[in-house]
Amino acid sequence: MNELDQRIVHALAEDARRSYADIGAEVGLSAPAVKRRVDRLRAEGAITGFTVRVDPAALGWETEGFIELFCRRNTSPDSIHRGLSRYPEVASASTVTGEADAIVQVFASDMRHFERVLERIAGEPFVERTKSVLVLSPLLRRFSSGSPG
Amino acid sequence: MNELDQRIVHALAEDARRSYADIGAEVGLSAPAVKRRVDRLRAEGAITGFTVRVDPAALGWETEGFIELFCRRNTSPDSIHRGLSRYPEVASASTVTGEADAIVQVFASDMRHFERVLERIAGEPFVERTKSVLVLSPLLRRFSSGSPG
DNA sequence: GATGAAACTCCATAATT
DNA sequence: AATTATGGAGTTTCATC
Repeated sequence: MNELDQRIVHALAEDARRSYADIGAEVGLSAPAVKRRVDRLRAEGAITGFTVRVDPAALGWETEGFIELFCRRNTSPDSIHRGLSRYPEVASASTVTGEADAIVQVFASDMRHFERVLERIAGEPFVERTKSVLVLSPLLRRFSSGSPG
Repeated sequence: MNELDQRIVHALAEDARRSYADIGAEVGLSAPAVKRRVDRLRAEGAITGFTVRVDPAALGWETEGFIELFCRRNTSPDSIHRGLSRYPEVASASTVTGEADAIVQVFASDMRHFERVLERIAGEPFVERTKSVLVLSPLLRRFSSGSPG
């Protein structure tokens, strides 16, 4: 991935529906040349897809928070993944170093909804206890990664 | 935002470069009808843009972590935002309830890079101390939100 | 190897019904 | 909201460097 590829990815990060001709004019390539590079980046896995950026608040998901998970001994990352993927409210989850075993980002419609999700997650068999914080202001959200699943 | 809008957003979330005709065929609308709804959702702020989904690892951003920020008294969310937006490594940042004042998500090329970023952020005038964890496995990443800034 | 030009197909978009 | 019409975009082909 060279500098030209990076500029193309950067352009797509700002507006994924921009035309290849438009991007080409910016980086100094023809439309087919841009498309070929995008196709290659997709094939290589550097680009995993294109998605829409939504405003959670505008969709009625006004309450956001992070839940730290303290799991039972011998809980595999895979079982955490399987347990959490059933919740549509879970936006992201990662196993982490430190005291907690995982950090889970949750979007809920309101506080009651958040509390309900928190209680259900805390009640999962692999979860021993949780510690959660609420987001006050989302200051910055820059890019998207990973798969849609 | 009714059920039809949600299905359109869902389709765009999976592939933001799909044609309106294609999406229309799925939800039972003509291409112009889909476009009108997308335009309206953008005007209303429910859709804030379209972006590319990248694989951080494929781009060489192999190291991910969360940094909790404990700020000086009277630090405004806006000054945190201004301070952090200069770091390309910062993917997201939010002010939160609890002991810490903000949670910052950082992508770095490797551990040395992460450490360098951490030290620079910890050295920001509004930062009193930090507490950080490293991501072991990203289990789930579901959707994108907010503005590119 | 990667590129640009051309050709062809399909899409986006505006106007009309 | 569907249909129609048109300018523009996506995509393939091919010649070129």
